[in-house]
Amino acid sequence: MRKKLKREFYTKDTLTVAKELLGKYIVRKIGKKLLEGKIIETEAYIGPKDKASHAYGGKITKRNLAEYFEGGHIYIYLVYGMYWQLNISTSTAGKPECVLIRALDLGKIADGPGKVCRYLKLNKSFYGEDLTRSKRIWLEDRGEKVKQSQILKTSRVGIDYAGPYWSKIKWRFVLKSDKS
DNA sequence: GTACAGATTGAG
DNA sequence: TCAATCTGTACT
Repeated sequence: MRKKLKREFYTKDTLTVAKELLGKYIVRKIGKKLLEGKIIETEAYIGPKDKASHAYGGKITKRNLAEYFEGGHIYIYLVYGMYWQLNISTSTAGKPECVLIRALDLGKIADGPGKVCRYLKLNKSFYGEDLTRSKRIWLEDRGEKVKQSQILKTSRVGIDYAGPYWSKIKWRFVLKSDKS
């Protein structure tokens, strides 16, 4: 079963989308090859009220503009001058909410947002890409069931500067392997 | 125009 | 523990 995720999937509440993205597959077409990876870790960022978000306070910059797009668009940006972060905008247009893809299972484990983009060969040319229409990258539901008990909620990473409240909040979702 | 810090990673 | 290296922001 392969179902391309539609607009309705992305326009829901950001925390809901972040959880539901776990276990879905991201498909990247490079030439004639398909790279496919299961999403195993996500993080939610809810713009105006999230101090850790680039859109905190409702500010708009060249870099974070895609965060304001309607759900289903790619928000990709460079951190530390070296690493790309793959985000998917959520909610409706004008709301700076997004989900950061932190880890994928591509056969190999891409256990960090920088690695995810390196494996998928993503760069700025994907900025603002529409995942519901693009022919080079999209998401699929393969009917894999994800139980609530497999979803691990933890605090987010790398944002200690946002202060004790925002760095402690459990907006990071990890898919546990189904061995258990 | 200049200075500085960041949603990270890999090497030492 | 720290450097790599680009972009936006807050200064001069």
